[in-house]
Amino acid sequence: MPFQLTDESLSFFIEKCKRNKLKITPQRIVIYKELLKSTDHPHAEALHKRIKKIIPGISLDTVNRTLLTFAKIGIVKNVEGYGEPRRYDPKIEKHHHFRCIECNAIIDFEYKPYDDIIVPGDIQNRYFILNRKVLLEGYCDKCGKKR
Amino acid sequence: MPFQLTDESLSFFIEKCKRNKLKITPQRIVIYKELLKSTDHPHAEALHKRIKKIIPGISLDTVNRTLLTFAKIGIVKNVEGYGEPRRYDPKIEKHHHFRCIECNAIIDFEYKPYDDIIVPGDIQNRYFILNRKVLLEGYCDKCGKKR
DNA sequence: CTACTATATAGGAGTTAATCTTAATTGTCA
DNA sequence: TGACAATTAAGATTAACTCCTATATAGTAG
Ligand SMILES: [Mn+2]
Ligand SMILES: [Mn+2]
Ligand SMILES: [Zn+2]
Ligand SMILES: [Zn+2]
Repeated sequence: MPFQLTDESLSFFIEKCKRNKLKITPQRIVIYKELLKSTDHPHAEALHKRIKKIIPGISLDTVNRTLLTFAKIGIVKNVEGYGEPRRYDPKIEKHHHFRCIECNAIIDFEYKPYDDIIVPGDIQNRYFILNRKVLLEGYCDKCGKKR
Repeated sequence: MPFQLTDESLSFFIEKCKRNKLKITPQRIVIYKELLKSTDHPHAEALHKRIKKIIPGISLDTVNRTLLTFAKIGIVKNVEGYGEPRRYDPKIEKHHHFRCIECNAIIDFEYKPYDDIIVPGDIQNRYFILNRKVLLEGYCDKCGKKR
């Protein structure tokens, strides 16, 4: 079946935009709809390519700007990964990270129970798992105080 | 106390380089030493700045290339984060990701036990935790088959 | 110790994805 | 229906990495 933006998703979108005083533009609607039907966690350029089939003249800048806006009001999320600038770690023993969402500090911690955290059966069966990492996010002590 | 590269770390480094047929150059030694004493998970440019105080003429390219090499032979690690290109997720409900280290595919899964995973006490006390994510990494079904 | 060769380096050009700038356009609301 | 603030397109700029190539050097064989 072809994808269909449900009334609920659309009204959720409009609701959220209004609450944040964002104008409902055709560009925003199409960007939201297009991301909503993506299951591959695309980046802006990939999405831009798809969206140009619907609004040929849309600019890459608009897609980038709009996705940032959407993330800010919480209707889309950023995905953790290994993009640039790449950050390096000299600590090769098993450990985990806390990351401050304000200053982007990444702080090591060790916690044995995380190291061999149980993997759901269906994931275990379909994929070949090499690493298990827990990523905790929030405010570091410095940034937490300032608020 | 000032940082001191222990004999063990140095012989570990030399051992690993030799096993991988990498020449022991002054640049490589200094890059390794400098990353080893960093606890902030630096990116290449930051490290380059620090290293220029020791080898003023060293090029950024060498730092980048060398860090990649080190990661390949497993003496340093890449850190997960939110660098560019940023990837977006329309799914805002709590969920977790499997990531293929070969093709970089990111695949959703839901697993309740991960959602409220217990946070170590000292982390809980020092930082204000907002999110807890589990990141599983390995080979996806496609890339696993090819090997 | 010296010479040889494959590997590594410096420096600059090229690339990618994002961000900024500016002028034109368009939702929203009075 | 207008006025105006918000949004957009297009192109310039930037940040960080990657490629290119001539030069330098670590490892090693003699
Ligand atoms: Mn670490
Ligand atoms: Mn997801
Ligand atoms: Zn912080
Ligand atoms: Zn894969």
